[in-house]
Amino acid sequence: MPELPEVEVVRRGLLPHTVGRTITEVEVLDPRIIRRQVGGADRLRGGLEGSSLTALVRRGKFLWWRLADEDGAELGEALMGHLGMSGQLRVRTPGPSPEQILPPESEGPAPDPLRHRRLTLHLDDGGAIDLIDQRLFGGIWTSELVPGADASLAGAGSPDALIPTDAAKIARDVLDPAADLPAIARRLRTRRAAIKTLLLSQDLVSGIGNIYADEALWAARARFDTPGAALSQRRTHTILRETAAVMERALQAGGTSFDELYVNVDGRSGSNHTDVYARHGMPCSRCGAIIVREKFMGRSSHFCPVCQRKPRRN
DNA sequence: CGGGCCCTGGAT
DNA sequence: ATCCAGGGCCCG
Repeated sequence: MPELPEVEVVRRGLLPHTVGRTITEVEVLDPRIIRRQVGGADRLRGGLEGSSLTALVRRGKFLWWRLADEDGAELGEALMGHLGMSGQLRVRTPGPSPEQILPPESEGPAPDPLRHRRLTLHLDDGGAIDLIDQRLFGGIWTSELVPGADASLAGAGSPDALIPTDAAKIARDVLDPAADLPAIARRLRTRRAAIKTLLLSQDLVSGIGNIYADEALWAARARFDTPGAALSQRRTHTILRETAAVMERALQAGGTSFDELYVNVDGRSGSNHTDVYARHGMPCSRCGAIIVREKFMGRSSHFCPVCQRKPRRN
């Protein structure tokens, strides 16, 4: 499940293959992947074919390409993408079409890496970007650029503060140099909801999903169900700093993958190290107690019942 | 602010 | 046949 580090790995992988290129054709194999597009697939195609990609930006788990027309003039909208939980953006270098690169019928059911291809951006160098998404929680669409809430860069890789409307309500993420972690901590502490719910709220702090929320809370020795308002400023700040540290480590390792659903633009997967996520029944690497999995808000939470405790009153 | 929904395929 | 995985949006 791609969260911030995985999306950043994808952004960095995509960068040299897309920025500076022009879209020659948008091939739509399954229109359901075109999510919030005004005007649907036709509008998406019309707006993109002939446009060039000038930058690739990420905020939280959202990615967007900045666009320019044939004359190099900046367009007023960006091409947005979100990987959902099973989305992949794969680079296809110039060469044979996907049908041709499939292995010849040998024995065994060779898994088709392009089986869930939903949309392809064909580029002027003969290469292409495939959007593959088994569960269709991801999407791609264009979104109007508007001024950001402040003058800082809109996200990683952004040339300026302009941000697509569909990302405008997404908070800065913990790896964003312009994110004010103490200020975010103060905001979290005004809320009575559980700290895990708050970490997953993309309008408070972005980029965190179920895996890194559990990992960060373990690193900070905090229980997922502790109300934000019950945490001290120091403790809340620590949770955010640990979130950043966990994500930074994952980024260095090339992202975290538990199955074949997350892969880099090359189709390679990252590491699969976690301290608590999906480790229920196994010993805590810090204190040896058995990791527990509990249903929380319709999702599973993994934690150490011994070294992650509710804080005493602040 | 919590629950339901979208969606598919692998596990049970 | 049913359950489970879950990001983000919409609803009450």
